[in-house]
Amino acid sequence: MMRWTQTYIPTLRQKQTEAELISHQLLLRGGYIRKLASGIYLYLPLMQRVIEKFANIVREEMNRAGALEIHMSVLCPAEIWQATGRYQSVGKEQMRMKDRHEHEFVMCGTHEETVTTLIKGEVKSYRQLPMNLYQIQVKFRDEIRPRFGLMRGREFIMKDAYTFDATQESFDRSYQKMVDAYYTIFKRAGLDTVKVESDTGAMGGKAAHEFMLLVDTNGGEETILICDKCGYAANAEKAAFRDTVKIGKPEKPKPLETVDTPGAATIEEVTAFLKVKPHELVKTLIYMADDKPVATLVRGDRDVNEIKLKNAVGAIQLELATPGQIEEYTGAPVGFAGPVGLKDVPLYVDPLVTKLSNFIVGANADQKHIVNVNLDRDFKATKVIDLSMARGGDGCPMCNANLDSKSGIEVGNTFQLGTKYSLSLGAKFLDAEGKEHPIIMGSYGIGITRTPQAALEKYYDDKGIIWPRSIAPYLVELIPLSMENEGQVAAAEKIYTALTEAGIDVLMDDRAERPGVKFNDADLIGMPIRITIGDKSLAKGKVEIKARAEDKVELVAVDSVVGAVEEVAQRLN
RNA sequence: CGGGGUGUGGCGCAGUCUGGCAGCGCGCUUGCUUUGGGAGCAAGAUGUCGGAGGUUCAAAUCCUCUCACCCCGACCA
Repeated sequence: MMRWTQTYIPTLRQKQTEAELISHQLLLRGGYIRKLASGIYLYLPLMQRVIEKFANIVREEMNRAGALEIHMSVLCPAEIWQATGRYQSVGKEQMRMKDRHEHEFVMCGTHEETVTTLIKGEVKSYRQLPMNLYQIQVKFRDEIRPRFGLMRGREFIMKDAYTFDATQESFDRSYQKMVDAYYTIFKRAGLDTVKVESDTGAMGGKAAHEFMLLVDTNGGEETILICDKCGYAANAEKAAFRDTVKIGKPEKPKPLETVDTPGAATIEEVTAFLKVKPHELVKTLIYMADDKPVATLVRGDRDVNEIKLKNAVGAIQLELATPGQIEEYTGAPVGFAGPVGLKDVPLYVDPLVTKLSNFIVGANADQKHIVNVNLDRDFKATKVIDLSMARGGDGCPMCNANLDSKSGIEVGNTFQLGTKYSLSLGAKFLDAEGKEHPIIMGSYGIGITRTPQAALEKYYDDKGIIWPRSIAPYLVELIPLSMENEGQVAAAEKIYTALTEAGIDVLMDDRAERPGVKFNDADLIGMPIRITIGDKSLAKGKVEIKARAEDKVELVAVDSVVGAVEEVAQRLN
């Protein structure tokens, strides 16, 4: 199928300093990828095969689910993105350029605008629905900070599918079909995934899910919260929770008192100084939401969930205020902000704060806090809304068990878009009564280049990669130990031909290298099955077969290698 | 964008503080030996020291500007 000397597998012996993640390191060292620029990678022959294998699994399952493969341009006229408002909301992640006629285009990071434009005006009747269109294509997002190799590149390949339905019931079926297909796809790729609830982000729409690969390495880019008992699972940024912290019974409001807290700005310092628990304090953080200040109040032991806040204030850009801005709005340095007497800044209050009485806040004055503060008496909330980040150990919102915190990599997502795009771009259909409605849409992504790398965060050892067999570049690596030994070469050629004729992907290491080099490279690049041809066993008419994931070496007759490979493959992931 | 760091042969690095022949390991080429877990010996090739400007008899080294890349944060459809 392929000989090492005829292909290009530039393995590296030394660790590459640019790679932090084990998976990224392995792809570089194994000769799978090379970097062209920050966040832009070139796929070498082995990577190209991995991508093809995974893409084909995706393609087969999408087709099986009734989706139709199409291909859309990477470019899109800017005015279409202006029509949906995302030209504004997506911001700098979007690469923009002008053609020679000064007509502005965007480089698509996703294709809702394009696909909706495609079907609008052409899909006019409920009889043409439902429909599901997908493509496997390059995307470009000018990430603020590309990192982790293919995991957060600027250019990447994605499978994106879009569903179009006439009714909510029909949409629910279409959505479920995609969810089912996703489980099948990842399972076929050897990956166990968990479906979690997620925020819809700049996609907009009603609800969204992410498919996460759970990992133990530092490659986990997302924190997810899972309830073992009822199965509730959500991205931390989305997760609801039941607060289980014991707080005191409501007390009668006591008189306000300003106290000196020299040198105590952080929650830790203030609690130590005043000898109180973090949950008796209220933390006031000032954010800038599209250049306007907002104050958030959460209980001292909780962190602000910025996604929830962003959604609550409806901001496009949200960031913590700078020390200078904090001083401008509160009159005090960082660490002493509080709601009492804070002027011209809206106060977003977490519901957990409303259960507290006689709590402690910053005094908007240097080195001072106020005690015995009470909501409504001492300040009014602009809005009471959940702003707390859920964390491991919190109560499950659906049952009486507790949530577990895990680290995961997002490999797929599904969005219930509703009519956001069909309304703004005018994609409508006529129902049986001749009435006009906007099409109900969904959008579904799978990271084609990211998923294989994510898999490597799980499938490796100290020697290198251990591919799941369905996405390995080759199933078998065939190693004649010496290319100068005629017997070995003849046996290798015979086996090579037999495997190829049996339709098994095989890579033969025909380099004039020493055995140690071949073994080490084989372990590094990670083909699931290794066949070694050496004098010791060949004298008995046998060769060695070994799974990359196992230690055990079996001897098989040269003539029965095909059967043996199939047998070993059966039991591999 | 803010903070930190790195740019020296294909890869990994030393040299920079204190200016004075541009080095080491791996890889590469050739030859001989070796051949079941990254071989040995010998001979070789490979550098605008990221770029521009400046100081100096002399700059990888000092100064100014600039570019790229990496890490932390913001971001992540």
